[in-house]
Amino acid sequence: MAHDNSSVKPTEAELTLLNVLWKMGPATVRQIHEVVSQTQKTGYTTVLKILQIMHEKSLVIRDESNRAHVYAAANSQTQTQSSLIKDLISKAFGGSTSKLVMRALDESTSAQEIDDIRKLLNSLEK
Amino acid sequence: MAHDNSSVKPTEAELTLLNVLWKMGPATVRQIHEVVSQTQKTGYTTVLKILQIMHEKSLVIRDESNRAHVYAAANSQTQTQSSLIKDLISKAFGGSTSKLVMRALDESTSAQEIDDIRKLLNSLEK
DNA sequence: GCTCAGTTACGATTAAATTCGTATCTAAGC
DNA sequence: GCTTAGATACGAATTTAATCGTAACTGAGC
Repeated sequence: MAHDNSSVKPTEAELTLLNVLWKMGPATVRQIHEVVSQTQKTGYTTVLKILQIMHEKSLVIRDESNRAHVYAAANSQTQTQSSLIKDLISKAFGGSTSKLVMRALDESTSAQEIDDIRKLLNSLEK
Repeated sequence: MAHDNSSVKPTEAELTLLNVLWKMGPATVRQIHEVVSQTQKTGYTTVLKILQIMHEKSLVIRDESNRAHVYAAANSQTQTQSSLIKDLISKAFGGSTSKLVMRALDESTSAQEIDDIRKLLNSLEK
């Protein structure tokens, strides 16, 4: 239970790379770096190193059969998002999901978003 | 704008102390430590040091007129919660509030919570 | 005024996150 | 088989967070 990777919270830099992997699917360091470097000035070996650390933590899996290793997220985006939310709820909202939800929603929420959430609430009730 | 304390994100240990301050109101190091030590084995000077750092960061204000300084949260719990949520939304949900909300809500959400959220949605629409 | 219990201040240590330079390795093409 | 472009591995430096021991200070009570 304590050794399950799903309990490991990715750091900020790690989450950046995971976002790329969830969007692109399995990718090499070079591919990941190309995407990341469009918005950040991060060196190639920095991306490599972070991926290696993530591999040690089992946040990613990798295929070493080719010279350029192919990395993939070990957990789904949905799982990770849920885990991050749970963490925030416990640390900043006294464990109350509805408090977080109500704090998240504000006057800038669009009519479309409100509608989507209503539908979800309806489906949860059944 | 960049020097505004509202943009400073409290660390985990700092958030723990802020939670105490929001609950108790202004308090001395000793009072804060007494509460914290009930659930954690944290030393007195550790709490003191963190509060001093938070003061430097303007996360707390303090009244030094008595020998035992009295600390208080610089920002409201609501402001801080909103800021933490915004941060998570931008880093893990592609900026979409509704994606976060929909991920937060699940089958464990109680009927009461669902009802509360519905009421909030209604009030937002007006 | 002295003492000392209770403070704050300071500095050192440890651990984790982030960064990246350099060394080493490897396989594809000649 | 040699070369070399391009890849991984390694290790060091920097920064931040967290922890706490010890020094220094202070004011209340004698």
